[in-house]
Amino acid sequence: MLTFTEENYLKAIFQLEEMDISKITTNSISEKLLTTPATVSDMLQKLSGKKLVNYQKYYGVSLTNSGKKLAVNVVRKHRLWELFLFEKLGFNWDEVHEIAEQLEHIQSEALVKRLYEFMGKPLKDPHGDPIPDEKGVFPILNTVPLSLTEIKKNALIVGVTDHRTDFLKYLQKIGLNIGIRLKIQDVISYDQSMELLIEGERNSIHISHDVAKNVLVNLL
Amino acid sequence: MLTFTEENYLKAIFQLEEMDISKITTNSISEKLLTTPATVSDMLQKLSGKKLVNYQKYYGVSLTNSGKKLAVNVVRKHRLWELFLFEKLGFNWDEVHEIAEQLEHIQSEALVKRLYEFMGKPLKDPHGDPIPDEKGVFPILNTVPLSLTEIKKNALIVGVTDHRTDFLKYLQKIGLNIGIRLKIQDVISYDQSMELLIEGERNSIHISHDVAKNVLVNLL
DNA sequence: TAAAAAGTTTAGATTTGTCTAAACAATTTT
DNA sequence: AAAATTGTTTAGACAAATCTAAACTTTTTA
Repeated sequence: MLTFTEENYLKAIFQLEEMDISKITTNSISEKLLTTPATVSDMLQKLSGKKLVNYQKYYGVSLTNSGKKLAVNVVRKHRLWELFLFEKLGFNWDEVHEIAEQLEHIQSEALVKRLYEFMGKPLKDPHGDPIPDEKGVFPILNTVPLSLTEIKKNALIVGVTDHRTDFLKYLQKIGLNIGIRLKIQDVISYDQSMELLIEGERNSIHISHDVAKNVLVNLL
Repeated sequence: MLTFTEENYLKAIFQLEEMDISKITTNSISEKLLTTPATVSDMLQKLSGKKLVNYQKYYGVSLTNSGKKLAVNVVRKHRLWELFLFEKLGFNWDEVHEIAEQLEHIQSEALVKRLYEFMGKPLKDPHGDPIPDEKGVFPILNTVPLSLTEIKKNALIVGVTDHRTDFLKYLQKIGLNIGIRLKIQDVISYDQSMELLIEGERNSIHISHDVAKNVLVNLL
C-alpha cells in the first residue's frame, strides 16, 4: 500500500514520461510537485527500493512496470472522478481538477469498478483526456493539436493539453469549449496565430499559436 | 485545516458524546480508534491547544463548540457518501462504511454542497442515521429501538445503532432489512427475546434482546 | 580543458502521528 | 486507610515527508 505522496510521485513521473521528455530529472519533478530537489532525491531512492522506479543517481529516473501500473491506476481514478464531478454533480470544466486530486487517492477496487460502470465505461474525461480501462489500456482518440490543422478545414474541439484553470477560463471566455465545431479561416504565417470561425457565429476569433498548440481537435 | 487523524479524533469524541456516556475517557477513545491511550493523551493536548476540546488531565474530555461543528461536518460527509455509495453505486448496506471512512475527509465545501443536492437533500443514510443539514442541524426521526416496542404492535424498520458488518450481515440473513414491516408477536419475559412476523412471511423469526436493542423502528 | 554554472545528493533538522516502557494519579478492594 | 488495581500521562524512540545548507557531480562556457 502506497502513501498519497508516493502515489503523487509516480503520477508525476508518468506524466513527465508521457510528454516525451528524454530525461526525467530531479528538478523537473520538484517543479511539478512544488517541492525541493532534495526531497525528490530522497523519495526517488525510496521508490527505487520498492522497485517502482529505475533510478541512477545524477542520471534521471523512469517507471518500472509495476510503478507504471500503479501510476496509470491513479490517473484512471483521477479522470473518472473528474468526469463524475463534471457530469453528475455539474461542476465546471475548470473546477474538477483540484477535487479529483484528493479523490484519486481513495483506496477501493470495488469503488473504482462501480464508478466506471456508473459513468458508462467512459473513454475520456471533461478535458478530453483518455480514461484507461480496467487493465490500464488507454483508448485511442484520434486527436490533433489545433495548431497542426490546415486552412479551410473543419474541426471539432475534443480536449486540451494544458489543464490550468487560467487557460480553461480563457477558452471558455472566447467560446472554445469541448464539443464546439469550427473552421480554420486563416493561419498567419508570421506568428502562426489562427483565425477561427465557430459554427453558428458571425465573427471569427483570433488565437495565438501557444493557445492553438494546447487545444485538441478531431478533423471533420 | 485539520489532518485526517485530528478529524477522526473529533468524530470519535462526538460519537462517544452521542451515546450519553457520563465521562469520555482516554481509554474509551483509544479503543474506538484502535490506538494506545498514550497516543490519545498526546492528541487531546494538541486538540485542546487548538480549542477544539475541553480537556482536564485525568478527568476526561468534551468537544468545544468549534470542535463540535467540525465533528458534525465529518459525520455529515460520512453519511452523505454512504448514501451515495448505496443508492447510486449499488453497494450493499454493509460495504459502505469502510469506503466512507476515506471519503469523509475530502476537503471541498462545494463538493459537499453539490453531493447533498445530487442526493436530494436526504434526511438519513442507509443505516437510518440522520444526516445533518448545511447548518449542522440533525433532522428528528421518530425512531424507537425495537426492544422497547410492545406485543401486537406493527413496526417499520428504519435503522440500526450497531454498524458493524457482522451485525448487518446477520440482519440481512434473517430478513430484517430497512423498509421491512413486521408485527411483534411475542416478547419472552425470561430473556426479553422477541418473536417477530415479517409482513408477507409465513413463519415468525426469533431474535435476542441484544439484537432488538440495535434495530430502530417507526411504530405504525 | 579548466573554471563556472547548473543540477543533484547528503547531512542534519522539524513536524506529525505513532509506539513501548516507566511514572504517576485515581479508584476500588480488603 | 493502606494496598492493589486500573487508568492516564510523560519520556524517549521511530518512520514519513518535508525543509535548508553544504557537499558533490555533471554540464556548459570561455
